[in-house]
Order: sequence, then structure tokens, then C-alpha cells
Amino acid sequence: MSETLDIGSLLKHTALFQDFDTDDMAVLARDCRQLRIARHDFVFNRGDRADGFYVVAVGAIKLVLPGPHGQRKVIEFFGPGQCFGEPFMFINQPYAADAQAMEDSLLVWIGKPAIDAALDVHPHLARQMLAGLSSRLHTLMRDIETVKLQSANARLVGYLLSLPRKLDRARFPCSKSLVASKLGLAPATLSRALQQLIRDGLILVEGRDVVIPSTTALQRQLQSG
Amino acid sequence: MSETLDIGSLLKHTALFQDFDTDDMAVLARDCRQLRIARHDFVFNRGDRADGFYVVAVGAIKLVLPGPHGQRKVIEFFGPGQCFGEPFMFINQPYAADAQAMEDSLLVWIGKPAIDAALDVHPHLARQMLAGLSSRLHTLMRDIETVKLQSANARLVGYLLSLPRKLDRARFPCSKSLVASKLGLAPATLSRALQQLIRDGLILVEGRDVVIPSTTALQRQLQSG
DNA sequence: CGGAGCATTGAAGCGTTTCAATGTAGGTGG
DNA sequence: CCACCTACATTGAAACGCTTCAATGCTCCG
Repeated sequence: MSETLDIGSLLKHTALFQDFDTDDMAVLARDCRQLRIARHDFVFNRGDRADGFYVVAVGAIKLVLPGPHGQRKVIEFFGPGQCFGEPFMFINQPYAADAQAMEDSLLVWIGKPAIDAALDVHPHLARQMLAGLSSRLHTLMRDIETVKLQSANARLVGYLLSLPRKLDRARFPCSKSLVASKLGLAPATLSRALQQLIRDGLILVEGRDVVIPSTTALQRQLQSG
Repeated sequence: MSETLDIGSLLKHTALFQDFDTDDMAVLARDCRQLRIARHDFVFNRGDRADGFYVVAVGAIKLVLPGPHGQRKVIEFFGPGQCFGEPFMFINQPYAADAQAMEDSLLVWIGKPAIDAALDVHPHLARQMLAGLSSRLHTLMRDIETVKLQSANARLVGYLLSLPRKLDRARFPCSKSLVASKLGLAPATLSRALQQLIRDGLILVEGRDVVIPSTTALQRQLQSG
């Protein structure tokens, strides 16, 4: 009882289930599980059956694609309120990537039957999920553009500009190696690209923080570089 | 009247609207338009308002992302029965790519209000669209893997193996330059990769046709190359 | 203080792109 | 029916950008 209530309160704060009332939530919660995942542990591995999906309550998850020669490429990061794994569930195929916790995390697992039932009753949920998938499709399209059409420096600049900013200060959400992987770069290349921008007086780097004195100056780099 | 009937019969053959009855279809058709697009003409351009989406009745459409220096990268091809443009519609953002006809094509345009209404009534439609988007998300993830983690030869081999085959014969769906763009390669590189496979005795190329004597021999290339 | 993990830097190597020249095929008009 | 033209494909040589490897530096935490 306290378990299901708990799951309900976790999910109520996500965009997906905002319009669910207590009854809806109780039904849904029957087919949910809470999961605690320690930093560096895997939520699922490529090849596992995708008979449900996950919502992040607290923590941070990365989706990683293993390449043929042991390289790994980060595809997406997920934070609180976001869900992941549904694309595999919806097409009834095993996961094609690994999901790994970047921090100690608390997740809610939702079974496919529960979502199927909820979709029948809540057209709004369907629209939310359609919008969510669309948005990620959109992002991935931009990522392909980034990876193939832009130089390392341009990729970095684009990424820096996309980062949430407080005043003139942005912050990497994780280690630079992981950022590099997300951008499809070798860590060494990211490091060199950062140095380049520093030399050009466009940014300052202090650990995980990045100071951007002039956004417009950075944006100019995108056209010219 | 003949117009709406016509649209109905075009849509009935797509996976998306298979379970629509005549009444449903009549309602939907009110907010649809037929479009004829000549080869090389654009269906929409990056930046256009996405207040609907498209279903291919006959023909072939490519989705192309323009890069900063005039390069262009093909993201997806769409053939009869497939739909495109919905991801932009669902997130209420302008198109981020160009859609261009590779052949003379016949399309059906469906307005957002019509789909919104249909989603309320047909949970099954929602599931179909969720599955469609999921599948494309999946494909794009593989494309990113391909583009970043695999060599030109491996990319080509993977693509050849994914092509529909009659006996030992496959066929490029379009010019080699476009295939190259889809694979994220320069046309010259694709040409060299093909020659390489021919030299290794793994394929024969006759114009747009590719003969694959041994699928398994090709697959072995994937692991080793 | 010491160690582990991540970041930086340099030098070398590799794969892909670019450019330009040549080759080939399909379609048109003389 | 042949000659031509345009678009696409091939091939070579050179250059570029990123990766790799390895050594060094830094920083946080036990």
C-alpha cells in the first residue's frame, strides 16, 4: 500500500502522468516497480527483453551504444521526470543499447500492459508520448547533422549554446569524457577544442563550469567555423 | 465527393489507418488534401510551419538536412504507405529538414486537427503512430552508431545486407550519390568501398543492381572489418 | 600523503574528403 | 541512327582533421 502510494507520488510530478487522477494512478501502480540503481550499474543491457519502460525519479541515466570494437557512443542522457526505453517496448524488440546510471538513481519501471491499458483510456497520454518520441527523433536528427556535417569545434560550440545557463555561466552535466562521447569526439579532441575557444577569448573553463562572456560572439563561430 | 472517396481509398492501404471504417475515413478526409509532387520538387522546406503531416501513396520522398556549408545529408527515405513529417507536427515546431521528391509522387496531407480528433477516438491509431516513431528512433540510433563507430566499408556492408533481396540480387533504391549521403560518405568513398568489395569477390555491381553470391561471407566482413 | 580517475598535451598515423580529370550511360535533337 | 549533352560514377593525388598512443599534469578523497 505505502509502496503503491509512493510510486503514484513519484509519477505525478512527471509530464506524462500529470492529468492522471488518484484512481488512474492506483491502477497504473499495480504494474509498476520502484528501482534503486547505484552509480555505474546497468538498468538494462542491449539484448534484454523490453517489456516495459522507465521513468527517472531522481538521478541521471545514460543510453550507450556499444560499437563493434569496444568503443561506446552515448546517445542520450535522461534526468528526473524523463522516461526512456519506450521506443524498444513499442516495437516489441529487445533493447539495442545499454542504460547505465551516472549517479545513484531512483527509477520507476512501468510494464507494457499497464501502459497499453492507460493509452486506451487517456488519449492525452498518447499525445504526450507521441510528443516525447517526436522530440527525441528531432534531437537525434540534429545529432546526426552535428556528427556528420560539423567540425569538432562547431559541434562543441553548438553544444555549449544548448546548455542551460545562469548568467554567463554554463555547466557540463557530467565528465568531459562523456560529453565527448555524446558529441562523437575523442576526449583529447574535446580538450583541444576547448583550448581553442579559450585561446580565442570566447569562453573560460573552470572545472565543470564554462563562462561564456558573449553568447553572440560564440554564435558567430557557428557560421564561420 | 469523388475527391474524399479517393483519399479514403489511398489511406485505407496504409498500416496507420487499417482499422478505420468508412465513417471514420469520411471524417478524416475532410481535413486531407491530395498532392502531386514532381520529381525534384520540394514537399516542404526547413522552417515551414508543420500543421500537418504526409502519407506517401505512390513515389519516393527523401528527408534532407542542410548543413552549414551547403553540404546536405539524407536522413530518411520514405516509400508508399509510409508517413513523414509527424515528428515536427507533434512538437509544434517548424520542419527542421527539407522533404524532396525523388520520383513523381502522390501524397496525402493530413491536418493536425484531424489527427488530434482521430487520436481521441482510436487508441489503436495512437499505438500505430507510437510504434512508427519508435521504429524510426531505433533506426536513427543505429544510423548514429553506423556513422560514428563503423568504417566506410562496414557501413556499406551493413547497408547492403539491409537491402531487400531477390535471390542473390539487391538493388539501390536511388542514385549512388544519394546512398552515399544516407551512409554519411562522400560519393567517391562509396565508389571505392564498392570496388574493394568487388576485388574481394564479395559482390558484383551491374549499374543499380548488386549481386551478393554469399550473404554469410558478407556478414563475416562486418565482424572483421 | 598517496593513489585513482580524469584531463591535457605532443607526435605520429590513418581514413575520409576534396579536387580535378576521365569515363560511362541515358536521353534529345539533328 | 548517330552525335551530342548532361548527370552521374570512377579514379588518382594531395590535404585535412580526427584519433590513437603515451607521457604528464591535475584534483579529489580516502
